[in-house]
Amino acid sequence: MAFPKTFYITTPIYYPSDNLHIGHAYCSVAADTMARFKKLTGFDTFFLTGTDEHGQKIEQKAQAAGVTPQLYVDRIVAGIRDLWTLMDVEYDDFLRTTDRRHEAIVQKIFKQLYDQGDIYLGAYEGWYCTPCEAHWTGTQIKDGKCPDCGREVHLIREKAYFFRMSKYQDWLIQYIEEHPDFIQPPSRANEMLSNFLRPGLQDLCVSRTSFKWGVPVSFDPDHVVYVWIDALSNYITALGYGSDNDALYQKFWPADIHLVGKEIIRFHTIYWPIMLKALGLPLPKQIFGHGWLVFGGEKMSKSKGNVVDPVVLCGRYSSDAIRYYLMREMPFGSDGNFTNEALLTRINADLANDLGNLVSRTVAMIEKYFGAEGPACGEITELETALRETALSLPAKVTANMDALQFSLALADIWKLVGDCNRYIDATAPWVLAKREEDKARLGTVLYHLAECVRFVAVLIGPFMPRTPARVFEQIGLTDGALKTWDALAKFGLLPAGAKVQKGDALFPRIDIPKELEALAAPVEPVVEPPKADLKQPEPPKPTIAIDDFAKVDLRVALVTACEAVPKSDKLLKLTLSVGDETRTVLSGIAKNYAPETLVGKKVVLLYNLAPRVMRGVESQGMILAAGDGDALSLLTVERDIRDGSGIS
RNA sequence: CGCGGGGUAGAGCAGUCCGGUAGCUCGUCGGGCUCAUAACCCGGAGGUCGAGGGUUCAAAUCCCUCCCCCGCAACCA
Repeated sequence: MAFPKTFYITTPIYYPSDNLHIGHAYCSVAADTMARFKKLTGFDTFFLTGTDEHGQKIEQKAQAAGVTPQLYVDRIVAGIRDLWTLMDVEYDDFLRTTDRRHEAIVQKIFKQLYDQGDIYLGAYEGWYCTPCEAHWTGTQIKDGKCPDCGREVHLIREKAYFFRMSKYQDWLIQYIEEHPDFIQPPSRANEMLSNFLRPGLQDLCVSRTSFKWGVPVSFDPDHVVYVWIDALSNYITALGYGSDNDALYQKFWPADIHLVGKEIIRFHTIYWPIMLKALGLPLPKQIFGHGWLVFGGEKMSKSKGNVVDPVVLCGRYSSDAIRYYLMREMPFGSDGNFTNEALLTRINADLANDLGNLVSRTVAMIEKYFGAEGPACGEITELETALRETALSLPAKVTANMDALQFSLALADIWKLVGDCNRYIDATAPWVLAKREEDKARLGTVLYHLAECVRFVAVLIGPFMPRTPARVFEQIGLTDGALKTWDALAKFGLLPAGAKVQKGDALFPRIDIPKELEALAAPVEPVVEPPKADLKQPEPPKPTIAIDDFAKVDLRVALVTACEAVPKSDKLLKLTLSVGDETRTVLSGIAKNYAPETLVGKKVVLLYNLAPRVMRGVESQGMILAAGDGDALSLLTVERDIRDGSGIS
């Protein structure tokens, strides 16, 4: 038995600052289709996706939403996972950069690169627009003004760690030139070479001190690891690289394909290979930069209000139909135009009219002429020979196009058979054969060929449209699982006679396009996403108490003078509080919601006369108050500057 | 001259590397068929291939110039 062939494919890890749009779905559907195809054709496959959750933008978004960054991303990520479920994106692992398994290895990698001298401490200089809270480079600013808002920018300077990119640039240029398949499509390789590599690489800033929401640099806690090392390394941390169990890494690395959008191809074809080289690891076999879905010729963006929500589309039509459109409409690699009209036209023309109707008429005729019992195949003519040749040639053609990531052409190949079947019906005119008893055998042969071709098509479209094959098999009465496999496409005529066919619902009902266009154009009521915690029952009321009962409670204002995480606890923070003349140590289960250093200087509400309690070996002398909504927590503070130690009533 | 992609029938695209009757899908017009989801099949109309110049027997394709659109332009996922 040969060692099974492996295949490892990844999507980018998406940035959960907002819900995803159809462009993200495009990339994930492509990766999923590829993974399914490889599984179908006998590969031991691993498909990784995930989310890149750190960074200033999320920190700010969370703050604006009044929640912790973790809670903020938790909500978005839950939505992303739901989307993938909805669209049948079946990943083998979903990595979040906030996963402990990831953060630990990122710190290790960063340290190693520092220890071996690839990373050094330097200073970052750049322009900053305070109102926009945006960083700009010298070439980006216009006449000393912010290119976004036109207001003044000012120069900022902060310490930062840098990666010595330049050291590896000649090596990388040579590598890219000697491995023409490494960057696909080839135009992207040219772009990287002539735009960035040949002019000379600048060292890359790999840490930040201006925000806290990131993986701390283990040996310099003022810094967090900036996006590059944090995000890119996900492709190996997910496999357990550097951990106690790196079996998956051993099995699947190097990746076969990193599928990425063209906007991040530079990171994947320059920074990532150099990081790997510095770590002494093999490079991925291929980085494929796909194009963008533009909406009516314009880049999709929130500000333009032209973002297409895949959830809405999947709700109105089937996810299989959306997947088909995404993979069929544009050549993979270049930009493609997304329009509602094109989507609906595709669904009607290709899915309803060509494929759906082919299955429908085939099954209907078998029901009508053979009492729903699949006929046997008799003598064949050149018509059947041609049809068989087309069908049998498909697996190789589809494989070739899939290996080149030409999803659109692969589907075009399959639809050639669908079209041939429809023409075959016209040429053989089964309804005429049905009129004469002596043509019954011929009629059977024709219908047999149609059913068998439908079997081929159903198997072939599986990676693209995971839900449709089962519905087709049911209609043509195919129950033998062995005939639903890729290997079963090596021979024509495996479909047994006597199968019980059964006409079901239309596979893809025709759409009333003008009506649907109107519905899709209607302004979608912004769905206010109810925070998950709101779904919980409100706190039940407690029994009424007298004022005397409340008087027993001694609440005081306390100033946080120091704060640190409690070792071996993922929830507890140890706070040092100043309460008037007194200093107290209090533990609080807020570590998931607050970073320790952000609390120093805050005035909080302390339950002063609570009996002390030892937790994790530390005595907690009181309790600080926080409002809680599910996982969301907010510390209570005092609105004005009141001296610490003051009483609260 | 910063880099890259693009400008081909009403719409969306292929063809351009390796010059040789301009192709596909949708739409449109006409015909056929009636098994089928008013679906299927056949045929027609519709293009000075962004503009100009050059090379060639021959240019959408090679060379030069220009115009227009889009993306990127390094620490921005």
